[in-house]
Amino acid sequence: MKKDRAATKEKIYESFLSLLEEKGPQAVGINAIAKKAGVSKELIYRYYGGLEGLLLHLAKKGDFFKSMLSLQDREINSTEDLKDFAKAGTQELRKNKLTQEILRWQLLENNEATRDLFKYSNKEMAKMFAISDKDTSLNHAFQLMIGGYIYFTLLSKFNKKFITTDLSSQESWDKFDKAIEKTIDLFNK
Amino acid sequence: MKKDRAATKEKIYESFLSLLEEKGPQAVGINAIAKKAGVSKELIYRYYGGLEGLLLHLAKKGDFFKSMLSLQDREINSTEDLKDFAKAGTQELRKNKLTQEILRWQLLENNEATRDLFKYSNKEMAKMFAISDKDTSLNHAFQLMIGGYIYFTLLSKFNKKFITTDLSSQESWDKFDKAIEKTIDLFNK
DNA sequence: TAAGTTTGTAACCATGTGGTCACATATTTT
DNA sequence: AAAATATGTGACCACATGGTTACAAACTTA
Repeated sequence: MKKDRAATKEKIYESFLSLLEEKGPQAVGINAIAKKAGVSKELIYRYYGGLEGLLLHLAKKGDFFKSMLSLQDREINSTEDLKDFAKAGTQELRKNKLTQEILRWQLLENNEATRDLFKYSNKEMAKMFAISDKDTSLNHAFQLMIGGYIYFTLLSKFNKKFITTDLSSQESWDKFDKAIEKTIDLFNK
Repeated sequence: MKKDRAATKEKIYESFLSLLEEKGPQAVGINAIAKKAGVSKELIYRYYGGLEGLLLHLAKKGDFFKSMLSLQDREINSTEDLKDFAKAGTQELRKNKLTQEILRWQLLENNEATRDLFKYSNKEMAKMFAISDKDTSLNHAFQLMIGGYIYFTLLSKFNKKFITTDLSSQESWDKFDKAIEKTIDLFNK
């Protein structure tokens, strides 16, 4: 049998990530990760210090936001910039399943183990929002709509519809985007 | 020992409700309910047909929306009416922990057992939204903001803040309400 | 080659889960 | 009063959970 610590350590981490991404926070457990990685769970404790350490590792690497980091570089000078920024953000969120599951996780618990992960996650979110976070009257309306976008995105995993809105059709998401755009315009007139 | 089927049946249901309300969907299990009710779990199967039947019972009774039903009677003729309706709805949501936990549940799973409960829940939500669901340009913006309100409400259970917004202060929620009002106004000008 | 260390496994533990069972004790019916 | 039925209990089952332990196999050092 071949032995390669670095490789198995990585294998564990990857299994953890894909498990979270595919099946959500509830499915993430020591046994499940070990099984998926095809490895003894003892190694998870030895190499990461259990699930807690695994979460910490994720927090520090912060993979889940890497695709969103590009948005931070933007300069927001006009309402058009803000609209573009919002649109890019919502699109990115809809693509990034890992981010979605971490956001979902924040709705479920907040304990010793998850605290650092969420702290980091929130810090990244704050960086992004800093761009639009002038204390204008638009501020809270904007936050509400982004929150709504997050909500509907998470909801769409298990629900096809919200009221009359079909969450599985691209058209609906386009309408949401347009609604945000229009609201930004109205507030800036 | 005294025996009273109706009473113990009720005791089971109440334990189930308070458990859901206090500790959320994850804490709701046969063992936990039986323990809280101080009764053998066998009776849960015998009287309700297990957790599934218990959920069905909740769906049919629909207690969780009873406090919101009053909102349905309103007539929405002016933008002022719509604003009042929105405000009443958000306030009601923030008070009603049971509704919150059912909405949280919808973000976690959707299976054989929960399907009926969610179906009913959505029907009730739809009734309420029917009032404001003219297909105006405001429609999606309004949905987004209500969605955001739900999101922040659920988030506030475990998180004190979203970005810079303090979810534990009444002031923040007032600002959210004002943002909704203002958006309605802007769309109707 | 021999000894020591690292990497890995499988068995085990205590606990918790949903679910079923045989049985005991009330309460009704005959 | 006796028999039948309804109500309730605790033990039990198979399985899954997180966590630990003892040991084997590979690799490193001496």
